[in-house]
Amino acid sequence: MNPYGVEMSGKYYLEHDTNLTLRDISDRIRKYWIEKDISNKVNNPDRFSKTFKFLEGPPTANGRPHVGHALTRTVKDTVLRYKNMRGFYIDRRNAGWDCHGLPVELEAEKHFGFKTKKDIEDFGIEEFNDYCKTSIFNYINEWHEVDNLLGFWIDQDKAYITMTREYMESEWWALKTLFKEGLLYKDYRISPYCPRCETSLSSHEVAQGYKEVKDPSIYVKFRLKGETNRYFLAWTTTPWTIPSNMFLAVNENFTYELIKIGEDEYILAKERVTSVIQDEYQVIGEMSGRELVGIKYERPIDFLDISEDSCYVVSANHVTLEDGTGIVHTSPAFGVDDFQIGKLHNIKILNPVGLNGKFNDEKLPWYEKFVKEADIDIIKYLKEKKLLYKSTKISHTYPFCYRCGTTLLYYPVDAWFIGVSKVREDLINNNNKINWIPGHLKEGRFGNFISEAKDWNLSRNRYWGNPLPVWVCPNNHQFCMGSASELESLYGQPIEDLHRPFIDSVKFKCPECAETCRREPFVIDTWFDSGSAPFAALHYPFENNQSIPVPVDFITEGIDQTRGWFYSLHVISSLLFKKNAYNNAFVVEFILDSEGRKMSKSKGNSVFALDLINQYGPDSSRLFFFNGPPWKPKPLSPKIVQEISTKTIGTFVNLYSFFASNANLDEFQFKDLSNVSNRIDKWLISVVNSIGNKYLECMDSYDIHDGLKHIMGLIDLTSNFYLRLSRRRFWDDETDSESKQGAYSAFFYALREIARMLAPLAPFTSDYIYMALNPGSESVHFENLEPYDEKLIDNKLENEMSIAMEILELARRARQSANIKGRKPVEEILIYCKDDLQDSYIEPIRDELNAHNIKFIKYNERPINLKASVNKTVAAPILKEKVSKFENYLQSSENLKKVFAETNSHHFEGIELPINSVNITEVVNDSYLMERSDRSSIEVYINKNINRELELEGLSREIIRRIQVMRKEALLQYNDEITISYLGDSDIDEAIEIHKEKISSEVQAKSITKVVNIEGRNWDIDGRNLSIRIEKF
RNA sequence: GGGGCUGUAGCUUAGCAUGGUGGAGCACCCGGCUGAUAACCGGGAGGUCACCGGUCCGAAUCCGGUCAGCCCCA
Repeated sequence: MNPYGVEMSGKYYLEHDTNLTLRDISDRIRKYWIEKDISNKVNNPDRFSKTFKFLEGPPTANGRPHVGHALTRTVKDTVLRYKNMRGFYIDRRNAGWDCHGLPVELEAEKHFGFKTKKDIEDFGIEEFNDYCKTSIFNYINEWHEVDNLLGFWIDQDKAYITMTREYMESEWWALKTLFKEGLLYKDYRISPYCPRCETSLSSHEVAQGYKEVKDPSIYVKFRLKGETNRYFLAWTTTPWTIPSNMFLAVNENFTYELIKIGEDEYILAKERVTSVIQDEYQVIGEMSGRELVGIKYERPIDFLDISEDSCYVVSANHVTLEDGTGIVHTSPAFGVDDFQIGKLHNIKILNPVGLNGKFNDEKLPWYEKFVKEADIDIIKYLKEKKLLYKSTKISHTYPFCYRCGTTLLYYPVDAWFIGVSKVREDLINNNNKINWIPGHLKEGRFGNFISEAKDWNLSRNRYWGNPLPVWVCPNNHQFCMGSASELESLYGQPIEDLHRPFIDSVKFKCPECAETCRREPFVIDTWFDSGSAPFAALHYPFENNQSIPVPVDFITEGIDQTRGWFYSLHVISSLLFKKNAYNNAFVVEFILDSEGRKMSKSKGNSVFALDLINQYGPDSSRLFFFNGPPWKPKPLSPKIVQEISTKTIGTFVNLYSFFASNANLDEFQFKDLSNVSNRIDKWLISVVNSIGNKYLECMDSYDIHDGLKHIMGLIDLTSNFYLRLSRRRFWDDETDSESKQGAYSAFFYALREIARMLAPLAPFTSDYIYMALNPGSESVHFENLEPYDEKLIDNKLENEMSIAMEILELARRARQSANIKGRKPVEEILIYCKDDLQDSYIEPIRDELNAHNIKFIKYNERPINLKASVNKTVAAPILKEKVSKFENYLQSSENLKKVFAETNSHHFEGIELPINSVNITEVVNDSYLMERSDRSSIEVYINKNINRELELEGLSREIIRRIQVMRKEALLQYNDEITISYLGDSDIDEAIEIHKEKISSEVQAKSITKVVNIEGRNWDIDGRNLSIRIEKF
C-alpha cells in the first residue's frame, strides 16, 4: 500500500487514475500529512543548521476568512515551505490571534443593541467584556478549516493570543520602558472626537469616515480695537467656534491690503481680495503680515470671560492663500493648529463645549445646544450685529464617526502619547534595513509616512483592551507598571485578571505622597497589541530573553497594513530595541470580484476563502494568487483560476500519467542519468537545470510569480516539445534499448525536478506526483533545493535545439501552405541557414518532419530562380521607346546572367542605367514551397511532388491511425494482439500490401485479411471508403 | 488639497532600471494531428502600448502634463 491507499499490484509507479479530480488528490494527501505528522517532521529543528524567523500577523477571528486572507496565507505558506526546502528551520511558525479593540466592541454593541457608552456601563463592563472575549473566536473553526484545506502549515496549537496575561504583561514592560525614557507621556491635545461614542478616534478610524458635505462658509468681521469701522476679515466653516475665539493668525510673509467698501474698511491678504470681495472697493493701504502681528481686536461674540492677554494678531505658518482671507480665526480648543498657537502663547484655553458636544456655559444664548445645530443661530446673531461680511455654503470632505455617523469634533482631550516624532531618525534608519516587496513602498508610501510620523495617541476611552498600566495620585505622581507582579506588590494582593473592570478597582498609596493612586481610565490602542507581537508573543523579557526578538526575517500582509501592522511593528521595535522589526516585508494587494470591483459586505460581492477552495481545490487557488505579481490587484475570475490550473497542474499530471503507464510496462526504475546519451534527452536535462537556476533566483528574491512562470515554461517544453517528439521512443519494442532507458531517465528526472520546484506553490499535487515517482519516499517537502548543476547545462545544445524547433515550425507551415498533411511523407525537405547546421540538429525532429530526404543546402543550392523585371519608374525616362526592347532582352537567360553580374550599373545598347532600374526577385522552383523565418534567416523548402509511392505510404499511415482509434475504443491493452479484416479499394489493397509489416507491428496485428463481406466500421479516408473490423486475438 | 501605485489585444499578462519594427497564453475563426485525448500543432483576425506634449535619427520604454481606477494621508 502507498500513501494513497492504493494497491500497487506489482507495478513500480502509481498509475494515475484519470477519474481522480485535483480535489480528490489534495484530500488524500492532506489526510496522509495529518496521519504521519508530516508538517512537524518537515520543520523539525534537528534537520537544519540555518534558521528563518517568521511572524504571523494576527487576525481577529470574529469574522469569516475571505479570499484576501487566503492570499496572504498562501504567500506565507509558500515562502515558508520554500525556505524549509532551502535548508532553513522555520522559527516562530506559530499562529496568532488579535483579540482586543474597538471593532470587537462594535460587534458586541450591535449584538446587545447598545447605542451609547452609558448603555454599556449600565449593562456592566464585566459582562460586556465577557461577551467580547468569547465573540472573538466565533469563527475560529472556519479559520482552522481554511488553513487546513489550503495546506497552510502553521502551528495552531501554539498560537499566541493577545489577551493573555503574559502577552499583556509584556506590553506593560514595553510601556514602562518607554515611560522611563519619557517617551510615554500624558498630554492635553486636540483629537478627532466623537461626541456620541464619547471617545477620541485613531487616525485610521477617522480615515474611514470622510464624507463630502456642505458646511457654512462665513466671513466674519473682527473690529480692530479702538476703531469704529475697520475690521480684520476672517473665514471659517465652523461658526460654533467663534464664541471661543482667542486669536487671529496671519502669515508674516504675505502682503495684506486695507480696502474700503462704503463706510467699512477691511484688512485681508492682497492675493485673496478678488476671490473674496464681490462689492465695489478701493484699496486704501497695504502692509506686510509682520506689521499686523500684535494688533488687538474685539471679539464678534463676547459672552464668555477671557483672559486679558488674548485677542491679538499672531503669526502662524499654517496660514495659506489657498482659501479664506489669509487671516485665520483661531479657537485653541477646537483645532490642531489653533491649539498649537494657544500653547505657544501660553494662554488658558477657552472651551465652552462639553464631552457630549453641547455648549455647557450658561452665559451663551446657545447653552445646551449641540454645536453643529447652533451654527445657524450663530450666523443669524452675527448678521444682526452686522459683523458678518458674507455667508455661503461650501462643499468639502469632513470626517464623521465611522461607527455612528456623528460629526466628529476636533476636541481637547486628555490622552497618553508615545513620542514617536522624537525617534523619526531611527525610524528612517531602520527602514533602510528592510527589503520591501514591492520595492517602491520603502521610499514611497511607507517612507513618506514615517518621515512625518506624529506622536501616537495610545489611549482609548473604551472597555475591551489592554488597560493602560499607569496610576496617578492627586499630586500628579505617575507610576507605570512594568509587570503584573510590580502592581500586585504595590496593591498588596494578587490580581486575577488584568482587564477592566477588575483593574479599575486597584488603588494604592502613592509611594511619594501617600495620597491614593488611581489608574488612568484608558485602554490602549489595539495596534499596540499586534505591534508588540515580536516580543509579547514570547512573553519577553520575562521568558525567552536570551536574545533580542527582532528582527524577524519575514512578514506579509495586505497593503492596508502599511500604516497598520507594518507601522506599529516598526515603531515599537525602533523605540524598544533600536532595530528594525522585520527584514523582508511582502505586501499584497486586494483580490477584486470578477468585474474588477472591490469586494465589500455592502455590495454583497465578497467571496469567502472556503468557497474558493471548495470550488477549485487548494492548489489551483494557490496558483491563481501567483498569476502575475500578488502586489497588483487581481480580479477573481473562474476562467483564470481554471486556466492556470490546467496549464500547470493538469499538464503536469498528464505528463506523469504517460510516464507511469509506459515505465511500468517496461519495468523501468530510475537510477541516475548516466545512461542518457540521446541529444533530446540531454537537452531536456539541460533545460531543467538552466530553468531550475532561474527559478531559484526568482524565489530567493521573493519574485514567486516569476518562479511559477519558469515552472510553467518548463512544463510546457517538456510536454509540447520533449514528449511530443519522444513519444515513439517509449513505445519502442525493445524494452532495454539504450535510447529508451536514457529517455526514461531524463523524463523521470524532469518530472521529479518539476515536482520539487512546484512543491512550495502547489504542495498537494506536487507531493502526489513526487511520492508516486519515488515509492517509499515520505514527502516532497523533505527535499532540499540546491543550486542546479552548471555542468549539466549545455547552452550550445539548447541553442541548437531552438533552431530545430524553428525548422520544425517552418516545415509544418510549409506543409500547410502546400496542403500536405503531416501524416503524408514528402520526398525531400531542404534546409538553408547562413550558419552551418549539423545533421544531428534535426535528429530529434526527423520523424516529425516525415520526409524521405532531409538535406542542408548552401546558398547557391537553393531551389530558386532569379527573375529580373524593369523598374519602369527609373528606366523608362532614360530608355524611352527602348523600354519594351529591354524587357525582351531580360527574357533571355544568357542576358540575365550578364545583368546579375553587374554590380554598379546596368548597360543596354550603350546606355548606362542605374542599378535600381532592374528589379531582381527570387522565385521558388515550381516543385518546392518555401517558408522563411524572420528571426533567424532559416529557409525550409518542401518538395511538393507526391508520387504514388509516397501517396501509398501516407495512405498506410491513415489506415494505422484508424485501427488505433478502434483499438482504443475497444479498450484494448497496449500489448493485446488483434486480427484485422477489411474491405477497401485497390489503392488501399496496394498500400496494405506494401506496408503490411509496418502496419502489423504498429497495431499489434497477427493478420490482415481482405474480405468481401464485412460488418466493420466504415471510414472515409479523403474520399475513399474503408471498412475495418478488428478482433482480439 | 498632498502622496503612492496601476493603465499594453475581448480576458490574463511579458517587455520598461540600460530607447532600436510590441511577444505569449486563453477565448474566437480556418486548417491539421491523434496509443498524453477534458490534451496537442499550424495559420488567421484582433494593439493610436490611457491621452497630450517634449527630448532623440528613433519612445510602450526617458522627461513634463492630463485623464481614469485603486490605495494612503489631510
